[in-house]
Amino acid sequence: MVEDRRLAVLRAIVEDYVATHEPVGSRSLVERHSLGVSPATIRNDMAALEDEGLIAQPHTSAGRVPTDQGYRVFVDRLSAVKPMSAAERRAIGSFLDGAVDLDDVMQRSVRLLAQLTRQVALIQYPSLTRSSVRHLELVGLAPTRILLVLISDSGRVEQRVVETAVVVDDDLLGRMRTRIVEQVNGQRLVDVADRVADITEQFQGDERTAAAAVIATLLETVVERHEERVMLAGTANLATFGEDFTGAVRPVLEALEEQMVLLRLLGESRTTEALTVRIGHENEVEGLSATSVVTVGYSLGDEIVAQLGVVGPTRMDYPGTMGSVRAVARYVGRILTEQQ
Amino acid sequence: MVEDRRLAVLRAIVEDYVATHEPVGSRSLVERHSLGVSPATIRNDMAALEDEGLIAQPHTSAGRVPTDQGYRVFVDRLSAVKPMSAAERRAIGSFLDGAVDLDDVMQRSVRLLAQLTRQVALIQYPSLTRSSVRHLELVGLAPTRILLVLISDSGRVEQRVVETAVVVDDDLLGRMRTRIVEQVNGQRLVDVADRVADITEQFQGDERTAAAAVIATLLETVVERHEERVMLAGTANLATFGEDFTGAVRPVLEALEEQMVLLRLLGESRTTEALTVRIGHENEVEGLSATSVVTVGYSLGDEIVAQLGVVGPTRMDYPGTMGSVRAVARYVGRILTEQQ
DNA sequence: ACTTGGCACTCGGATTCCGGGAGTGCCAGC
DNA sequence: GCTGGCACTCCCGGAATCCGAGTGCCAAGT
Repeated sequence: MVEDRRLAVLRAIVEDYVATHEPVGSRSLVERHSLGVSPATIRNDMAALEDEGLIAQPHTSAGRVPTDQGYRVFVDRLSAVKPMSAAERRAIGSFLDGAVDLDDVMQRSVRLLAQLTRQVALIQYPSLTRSSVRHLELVGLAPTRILLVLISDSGRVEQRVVETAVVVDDDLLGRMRTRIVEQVNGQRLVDVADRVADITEQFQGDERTAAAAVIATLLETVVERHEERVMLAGTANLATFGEDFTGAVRPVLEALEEQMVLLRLLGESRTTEALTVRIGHENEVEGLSATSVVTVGYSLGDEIVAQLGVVGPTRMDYPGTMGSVRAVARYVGRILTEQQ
Repeated sequence: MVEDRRLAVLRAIVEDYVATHEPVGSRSLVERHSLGVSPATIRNDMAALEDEGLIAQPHTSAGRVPTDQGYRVFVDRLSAVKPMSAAERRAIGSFLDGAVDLDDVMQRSVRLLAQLTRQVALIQYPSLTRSSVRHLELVGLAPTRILLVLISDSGRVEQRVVETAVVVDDDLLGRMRTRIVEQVNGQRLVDVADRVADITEQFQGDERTAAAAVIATLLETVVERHEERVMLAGTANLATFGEDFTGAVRPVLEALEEQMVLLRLLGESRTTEALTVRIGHENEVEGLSATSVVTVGYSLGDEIVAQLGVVGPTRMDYPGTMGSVRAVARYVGRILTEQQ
């Protein structure tokens, strides 16, 4: 089939371009791949592919370069995720196993991913809203000052200082703690608001004022501020992206430093486990239109709690990158689930 | 005095070079500064300065550029820290005041500093070893699994999971907690090891095994792993460092991603409050020999607990940078002390 | 209907070759 | 010790040139 060969040509172009970073011409294509036809034939195919918008030439009489659409077809139809070798998998496992707490897991994972892919890696902390309360503590710091500590089962710790208008003694503190804990322990964070709704009313007078302050802060912690954290690594790899790419480093770095952007990159679709690839302009973030983003969800227990992935030039090794991203996500999920 | 004028010339060269990023010649120097002498005279002074190793010419018959030593003299003898304007100070204050917890303070500060200086900013978390125990909690996760949570008065939270060989029930957990808490609460972390040394012996049989495990983990947390954390911001500014500097971005980024390097940059001299400037080769870190590092300690209460600072090209605006660094450090210290 | 070899053509990138100008060092005179 | 003058150096930018990889198209072959 002619159509088949055309796709084979596209695949070859993508592979060669990713490998060499140079526009690829018809001659070198037939030399490096056994396509069984002459350069002239390839040229015809190329013209067709160009008409379809899958490849383009930087200037007349230069080789061809895949377009974003070309990569899209490559990823969707022409490539398979490349699994990690056994050795690599072992390395990942042993590297991540040493982690002592959540921060450590996140940090190790993101660095590992950056190293594996030689790109910029990012990882989102497990979503607070999806996890439950492992422990809640109230500590008296001063007569009118309470430290509220909330630990979730994903390992995240949130702490907040509550200033109360009235003095709170140990006894009151203890009673508040008991009431709150019996309502929220083990509950999902999303349910906490409901569970503590009427606690305030169980206190009278001054005590109610204090309780209200504590509850308000608690609600703030679990509801209003379900701000997600993101960790980044491998920005040094940006410099490698390339010779030609150099000028574009700045906007990318800038975008990557903006937490909100990172979160958008990792995708609203927090619930999806699917390996997602967004290529070039498919990213709505300005300044990242020359980059691709590969993300996947990772799970804690049997629920997807957050995303991780990498950002790289559109001309990246998609199969390999996808393999690394998927592998790391699996290991992260496993580690987190074990440590739970 | 001739010597005085020479230094004035050096100052003028540094200022012009920092402003223009171009080698500065004798003519433009007399034009831009009122030195009251002719270009020829300046040339003589320049020759002398070059002999002293304070300036250099990139190539014969080009203008002069300050050497690391030249910057050194400039910083030590020719410049004063430039204080922030009232407006700037207000901006700093209001920006940092919104912080809700330690992470937030660190993050806001480092970003602010990056923005103020247009360079890469770094901040070290308050040293664990210098602070004391605000709260310690043991939470039973499973029959043989305990979560150890340690909160220091600087706001840092450390948590660790302890696996015990034997089952620990609520009663035992409570007794362990009481014993430990009464020994360590309010104590400095450095003293914790001594205080808990003989707690293990207060338990018998199986209980001792469990207690030993908990104490071991606790010690690990406070002693062995006084690993310091560092936060980074403004790497996008690296791209601005410059036209000529571009090629050097990679090693700098790499160095900056290595935590150990960051810590070395911030200086072992954790106890010093002094504004420190390390210029070019004065940094022992490889790959950063074309950069300068400006650091200063910040305090919590009346003790210096960590350092913060910026990394930039040797041709930076030293007075301004020093002013920003010092100002931010003061505000951070104030905020932390207030929130304590 | 495809494929293929041939061929003229295009155009970007590297190379070379000036010319201008900024800057220097030195010297003689004030 | 300062200054104007002067010869010299050498970087930088632009124009001109050349080279070659690559293309598109066509006519012929299967």
